[in-house]
Order: sequence, then structure tokens, then C-alpha cells
Amino acid sequence: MVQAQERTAVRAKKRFHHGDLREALIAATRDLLIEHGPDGFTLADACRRAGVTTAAPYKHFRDKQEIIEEIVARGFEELTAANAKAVAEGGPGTVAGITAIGLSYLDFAVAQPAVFRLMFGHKSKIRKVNHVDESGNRCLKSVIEQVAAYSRKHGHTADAEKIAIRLWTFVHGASSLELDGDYERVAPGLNVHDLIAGVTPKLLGAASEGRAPRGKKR
Amino acid sequence: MVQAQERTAVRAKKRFHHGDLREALIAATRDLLIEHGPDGFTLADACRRAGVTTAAPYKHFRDKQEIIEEIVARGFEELTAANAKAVAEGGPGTVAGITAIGLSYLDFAVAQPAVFRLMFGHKSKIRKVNHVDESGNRCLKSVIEQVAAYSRKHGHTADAEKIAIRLWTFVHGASSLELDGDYERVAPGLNVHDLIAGVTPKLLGAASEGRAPRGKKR
DNA sequence: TGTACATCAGTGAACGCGCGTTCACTGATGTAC
DNA sequence: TGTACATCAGTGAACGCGCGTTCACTGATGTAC
Repeated sequence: MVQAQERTAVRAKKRFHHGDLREALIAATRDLLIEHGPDGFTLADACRRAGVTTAAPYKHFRDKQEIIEEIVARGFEELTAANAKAVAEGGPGTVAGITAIGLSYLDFAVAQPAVFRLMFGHKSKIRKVNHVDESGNRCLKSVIEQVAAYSRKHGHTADAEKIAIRLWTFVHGASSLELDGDYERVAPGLNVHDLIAGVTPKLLGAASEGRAPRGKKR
Repeated sequence: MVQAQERTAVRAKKRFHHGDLREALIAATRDLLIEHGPDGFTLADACRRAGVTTAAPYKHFRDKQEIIEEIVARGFEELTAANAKAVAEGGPGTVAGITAIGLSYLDFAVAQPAVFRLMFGHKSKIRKVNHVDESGNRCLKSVIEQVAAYSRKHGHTADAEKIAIRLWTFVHGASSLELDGDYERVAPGLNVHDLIAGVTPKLLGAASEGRAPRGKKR
């Protein structure tokens, strides 16, 4: 991985034009976010990784924030896609399908903790940008729609949105505590997949409908 | 508030010795954390607030991190006390009492978001310090004990720790989404107190035991 | 196919900034006599 | 009660650092003829 990056940098130094510096900078920033957390990266670092002067990004981005915004927007799109894929495989409108969304949310959070924190954490670093906000809202609304589909299918009178909020709350809590290492201090070895799979039917008010799918081993 | 701080600064300038600079710096840092988030404060800012040179803190703290560690440890102690008070008032070993702990957790998070984030967020800024870790663990274990007390009282066979983890997860999720403004984007006007009060009995497996207390108005 | 030219992505040097930390110092304070 | 003195909390100046951003520039590239 590191070697691949160095090779990229060397290659970049040979050519005057980078090829696709915009994407390279986004990729470098993402890597740095993974390695150093949501605040532990700098534009200068990303430039070094991309093999480029610190002035180069300004040909592609207004400023540092704009790169972060792009990463956040893509994160929401990625999460939306992952959720959609999960529910399609698990079975739309079923407990298994909705559980799969929760597990997909968790997986995303654990795979990209810093991006997840930027997406859901305090927004001081992100300007009010419509395009980012909208991708976020679209993502969350798709979850609500899935729960609504479940409610319709089972003729529940309960408000679908209310139940969706409950599920989201639980899954978000599980994801946060897991990726921040808080479970580890109190319940080391906890299987968070099982935790989500166990609670989802209860929050759906469907404890008797059947077993939730087993979570992946941790 | 700001005027009070300025007065403090002026008073501090008159006297050569500050009086209690250690506490003043902790208070200033806390204020800055509230205003600028967990990363938006600097030692230099805290010094300015306390009316003191940037070199002065080093007579009381090893470095910048040590101030943060102190604030985190105190945060855990404060939360532990708030939880204990809540459960005592709500009724130990009752649904109301356990709900009260959840609401107390939420209130703490909303009142001191930055401290909350430092306590539970990614730990990169906090050294492995026994004294901080222990106060955190003590805090979380006290919640588990309360749930265990409930289980014992009701002769439930269910594992108290498992249920406690579920409750913690939900309440933590609710607190995080609320203080990060994520509910607002999707469900503006949501009453988070009611959300917690509604779900707690379900997660305790005590839906039929009685009504949960009403949350405070938002 | 070959040449002249406009474009604009990336350069490299510089900027102002504020940070955390260090250092030798100074002078207010409390204590011992 | 009054004085000499040791202590040590806070000073003020300086440090090295790395950041984000700017600027006039340069030279690789693609296009028009």
C-alpha cells in the first residue's frame, strides 16, 4: 500500500501533469483520515502523498474544506448504496432485510471511522453545503422508507418513522461505541453484529416473526 | 459570563499570584471546549482567558494533554454522580429509575457536548492514563449494576449485562445523534427524552410493567 | 503529417500566523527567628 | 511585632514548527491550421 503510493508519487514526479490530481488528493485525504482520525490530517500531508506541491490543490478545490465536503458527500452515497445492497440481499420489507441495513451501517462505520465521524459528528468543519446535506438526508430517508415498507407489509399501525428513528438510534449507538473503543473497556469481546441482530426484531415489534440472520464473526 | 471572565482576568493581572490557576485553567479550557468543540481550543486561548502567560500552565500541568485528561476524568465523575442521583430519585431497581439514568446521560451529553465527545470519542487525544480509564469504567459499571438490580428484583433470567449494554447503546446513540444535530436534519422537533423513555421499557423487557415517566419538554 | 500557439495544471518560493514548549528571571508570599 | 530569607508561581521573550494560502512562473498538452 505504502509502496504503491510511493510509486505513484515517483510516477507523478516524472510527468508534469498528474493525470487526475483531483481524485488522487481525495484518495490521499481519505487514507490520511483513516490513519490519523478526522482532525489528524493536513492538506500538506495529502499533497506529499500525491507527490505534488502544496499549491497544486487550489487548481481543483477552493480550499481544504472543499475536499472534506467531497469526501463526506461520497461517504453518504457509499453508505446509501451499501444499505440498499444489504436490504436487497436480506429481503426488502423483512426483519432480515432491515437487520442487514443495520449491519451494513455498522460495517461502514468500522471500515471508515474518520469518514463516519465527519458525516455524523459535529459539523463545525463542514460548511452548510446543499449538495452534502442532501446526500446525507437521502441516505437517512432511505432507511426510513425500508422500515415503512416493513410496516406496510405487516399492517402495523405503528408510525414507521418512529420505529425507523429507534432503529437508527440503536444502530448508530452501537457503531459509535464500537469504533470509539468504548465497548472494549467495559465488555471486551462483545459481538456487535449479534447485538444489532438481536435487538432489531425487538425494536421492530416483531420478536415472534422469526430469527434474525447471524452476524459475521468478529 | 464573558464580562465575568474579563473581570477575573483583570483581577488576576493585579495580583502576581493567581490564587488558583490550576482550577482557573481547567474552567477556561472547559468553556473553550463548549464554545469551539473538542478540537477548537488551544492552551494559549485558555491562558488568555485566565489572564496569564502561556508559560504559566507548565507550573501546574505537564502539558496540554494533562489538562484534557483532568477534564475527562472529572466528566466521568460528574456523569456517575448525575446517574446515581437520577436513579435514586427515579427509584432504584425500577423502570422509572433506569429510564432516569438514560435521561441523565442525555442531559449530560447535551449540556457538555465537547466533554462528552472527549470522554467517549476517539481516544487519540488522550494518553492511556489509569486514573482516567478507571473513572470511565466505574461510570459505566454503575449503570450495569442498576440494571442488574432491576433484573434481580423481577427475577428475570436474562443476563443483566446484556440488557445494560443494549440500553447504553440506545441511550448513547440518542445522545450522539441529538448533540451532533443529526436528528434535526431528518426529524426536526423530535423529543429525545420521550424517545428514550419510550424505548427503555421495551429494552428492559418490561413493556407491560407500567408507563415510563414523561420526558422534560424540549 | 508537421508546426505554431493558447491553455492551464502544477511549480517553487514566500507569506503571515499561531501554536506548544523552554528558559532564565522576578517578585509576592509565608515562615523562622 | 518586626525583619531576613527561601520558596516557587507567574513573567516575558524566544524557539522551531508546520500549517493554509498566494503569487508570478513554466512547460506539457491538445488543437487549429
